Amino acid sequence: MSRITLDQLKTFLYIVRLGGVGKAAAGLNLTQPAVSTRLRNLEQTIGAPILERAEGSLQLTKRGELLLSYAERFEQLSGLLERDVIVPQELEGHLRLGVSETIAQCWLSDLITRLHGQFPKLEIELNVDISINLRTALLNRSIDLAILLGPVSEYSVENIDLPGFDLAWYVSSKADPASDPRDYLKRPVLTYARQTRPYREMKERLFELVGADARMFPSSSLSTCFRLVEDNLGVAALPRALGADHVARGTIREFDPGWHLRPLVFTASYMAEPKNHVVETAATEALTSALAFQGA
Amino acid sequence: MSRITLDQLKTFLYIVRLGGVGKAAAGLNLTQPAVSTRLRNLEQTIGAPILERAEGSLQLTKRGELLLSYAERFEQLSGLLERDVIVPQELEGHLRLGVSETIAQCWLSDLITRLHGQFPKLEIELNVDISINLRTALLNRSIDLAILLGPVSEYSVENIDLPGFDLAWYVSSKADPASDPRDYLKRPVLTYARQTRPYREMKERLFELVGADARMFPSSSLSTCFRLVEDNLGVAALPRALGADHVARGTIREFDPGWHLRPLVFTASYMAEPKNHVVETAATEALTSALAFQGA
DNA sequence: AGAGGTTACGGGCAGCGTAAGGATC
DNA sequence: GATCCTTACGCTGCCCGTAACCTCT
Repeated sequence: MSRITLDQLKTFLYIVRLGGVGKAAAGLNLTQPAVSTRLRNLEQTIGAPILERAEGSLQLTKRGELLLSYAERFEQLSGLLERDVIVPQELEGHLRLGVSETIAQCWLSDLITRLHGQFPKLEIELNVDISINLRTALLNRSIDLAILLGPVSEYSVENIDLPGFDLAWYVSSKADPASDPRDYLKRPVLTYARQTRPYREMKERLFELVGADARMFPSSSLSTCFRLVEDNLGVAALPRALGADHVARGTIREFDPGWHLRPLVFTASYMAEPKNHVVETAATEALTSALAFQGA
Repeated sequence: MSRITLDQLKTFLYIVRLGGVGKAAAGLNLTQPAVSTRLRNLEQTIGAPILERAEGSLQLTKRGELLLSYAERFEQLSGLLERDVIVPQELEGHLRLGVSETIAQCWLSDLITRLHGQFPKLEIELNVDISINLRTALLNRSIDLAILLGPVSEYSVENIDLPGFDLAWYVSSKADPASDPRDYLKRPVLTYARQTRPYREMKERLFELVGADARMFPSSSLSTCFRLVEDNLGVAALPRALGADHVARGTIREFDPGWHLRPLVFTASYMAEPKNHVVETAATEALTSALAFQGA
């Protein structure tokens, strides 16, 4: 019926790029039937099928290929229009943001404040998870921007390097002073969640140094880690940027067992295609926030 | 609210090009409030006014100028998409067609048949009127294509020349034979409606030849003219292409008073901007129909 | 007062989500 | 059977048209 809409073209692009109706639905924040309907309507106004429903791998018809090239030009034009003529204060939309917990604890609120200031009508959907899940979600296109232990080495992903976090060893102020700081490592080590890079690295080094006695308590919550250290349940290697506060309050203190984990290097990562001005802006704002946090 | 639509951009273009909300409404087959609403919504999603409501002459804001350039690119792209990827059998829309009565009598049905064959879902809105009104309607953009005594000499109008119609003099078969065919001209002359070129030309020549006695009965209906000639109410100079039938049936016959009106030269005329594939196609089909009619 | 434009409001319809029904491996 | 997609259906919300109002000449 009637006329082609930009929504239909965008949906078509998502279906082709993500390789399926369901995937497109996820990427568009819609249900599967909605996307299905949009596709059907588009084909109806075109007057011919644009993709062959070969299960497993959908294939564009000849006309579909033609439409694709047009849809891409429409998309590019729309992106430029959004960037150039819409005043940012009025720009509406969703930004699905995925962040590692370290970031969430450090400068996420600053980032969100900046973004909200720049795009007051933007709906920001927050997702705090471990990097490996964020990576999957990003490649699934179920989030738009991920701030994680990067980079995400896929040709389709754009990575912006953020300043790293030094990790320091902390022990409760209530702990008995040790003659050798290395002895602290025989106590339980609170650290990042399983399936994270710091966890794996910690595990390797710790077994190497301490042997089979090493005990690790992985936690998905950094603030919980600090809390447990304060309560003298064990020691932890955590971002100094976060520990500084607790140290200042006198609840924990730093110690030096002679080695450190590598600094945590985060990236702001997002899919290069489709180009999206808001996402790009958010990524650079993330860098700004990270630098500001580092400077403070 | 939400997102910019192609309809909004098209509406914006119409408002700018036609110089007003009401004019745009006419061009878009909408009511004034509908266009008003579209404009308001567009400005709302843009987040800033795009045109100054200076009474008499609306003026684009700076942002409006920017939007205009984008809207034009969108329009161009949409036109190409319609032309290249939509199968003609499914193309929907309106074509507001204005034709002179001569054409309506000769090959309009052929043209409409062709168009309907090529674009079965196209709604064709027919308007038979005299050329001067068609010209106004075309420039008003209340019709999309005019087939009239042309050309329309405006820089904004595209004219396609159609083969001309020879005019012949007819008199009823029932009329008394005249010694001199020129005597027939002293009888009432049935001819084209007032405000048409043939009427004016006829009037001038007739007064010149016959003097103040000349009586003219202008009629807006050519078939009525023929009918009246058949009934021997007067004589007429009418397209030979139309008269041939009546002559063949023996109801009227041709005569030669020694002079003829100039052939009627029609054009298929349409606004060059905005470029519209359907209108262009219809204009060239009009030429095809005209040539086919001439050949038959 | 009249032309051109904007609100106010009711109704129709497109398009979404939920839920159920294929198809294909 | 599991995954992926489509169909069926109720519903919300957008957008158009009618009508009244505004404003400037």
